[in-house]
Amino acid sequence: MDIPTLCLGILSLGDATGYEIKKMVAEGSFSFFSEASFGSIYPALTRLTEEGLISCRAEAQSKRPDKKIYSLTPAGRAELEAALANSPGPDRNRSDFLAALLFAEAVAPHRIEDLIDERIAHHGEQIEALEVMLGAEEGAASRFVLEYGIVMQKAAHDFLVKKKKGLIAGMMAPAS
Amino acid sequence: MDIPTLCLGILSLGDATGYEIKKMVAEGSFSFFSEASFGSIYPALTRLTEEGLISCRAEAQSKRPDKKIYSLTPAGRAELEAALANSPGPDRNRSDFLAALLFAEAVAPHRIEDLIDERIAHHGEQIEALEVMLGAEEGAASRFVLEYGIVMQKAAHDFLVKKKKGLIAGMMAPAS
DNA sequence: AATTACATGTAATCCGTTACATGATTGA
DNA sequence: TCAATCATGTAACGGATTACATGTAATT
Repeated sequence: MDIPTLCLGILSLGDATGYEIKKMVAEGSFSFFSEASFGSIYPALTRLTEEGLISCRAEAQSKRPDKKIYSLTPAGRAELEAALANSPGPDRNRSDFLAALLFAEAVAPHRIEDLIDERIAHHGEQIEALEVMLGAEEGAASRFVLEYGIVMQKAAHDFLVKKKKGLIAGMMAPAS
Repeated sequence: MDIPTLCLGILSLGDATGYEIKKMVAEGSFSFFSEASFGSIYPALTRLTEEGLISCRAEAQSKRPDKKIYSLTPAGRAELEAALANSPGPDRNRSDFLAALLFAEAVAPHRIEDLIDERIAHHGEQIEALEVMLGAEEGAASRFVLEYGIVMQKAAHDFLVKKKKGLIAGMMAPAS
């Protein structure tokens, strides 16, 4: 999903400014399956407005740039609908952690325990953060996505806790 | 993790050609946490050779380009070790499926059931493929990574199976 | 005193994919 | 006969990040 479509989708859930969209993808529940920076969001919003897929009303603010609040237009809604008619591509997961784990076996086996411990702690934090978000979320699909995230984080967390010792032992006795 | 480092890591597990590295990241157990195309792998290998981090021996073949088999040098091993000393960044998950689910609520709720059914089938296929790979894999870390993948795919699969009806019902009665 | 949050936008740059170029062999 | 596998490599292109540019206000 490209960034213009992502913006359309976010705006289908409610009006927002570019700044708010950035916050959603960087920190909100969107952050678990998408990314985007100002450098891609603002130009996308400008282009989408030119194309009539979204509309923009400016709200004056003293001593700050005007807030530009974007809304999905009927044309934009139709465009989003068309995009959703296609089956989504497969998930793309980049995990430096998994790569590091795999490569550490040959090159730095002493790192493995730390790598896993760090990751376990990380999943713990993520789970907490997601649970806080879930408490504040009301939409059925939004809650579903958040619950999905929690389940996945917990699965990873529990797997690492359960298998850590086995992995370390397995590497000490490599040719067993 | 950038592509040069990824190549270094793969070569730490054994010598390989550029073609083989591509196959590993596109189809092998690496495909679940990384991606790379010929257009990025071959130039990386060339550069790494110039820098002395890997070495290359050519194997002549009749009627085909020479096979260039790359090996990690001690300098390359040191470089990889240095890279692994840094904590890996967080996983980056791009999921058009989750995005589509979220956006479909507002714009195409009738699509949701299909979206989920497709995804359930997809996870089933992935689980089978991973289990086949696991049967052929012997390294402790490689098996660990594969098992991790299976656990995650199963978690997603089971979550979707269990929650599908609830989501659809929840959207029919939105303001409950 | 310094950093973060708010608020928008542009330009340079990087990284990587897609497509192109070449060509034999094997299996469906 | 057509597609896929094997095998390497380059160039054009696209998409997105990073850094830059500007400035206030609140928090630490």
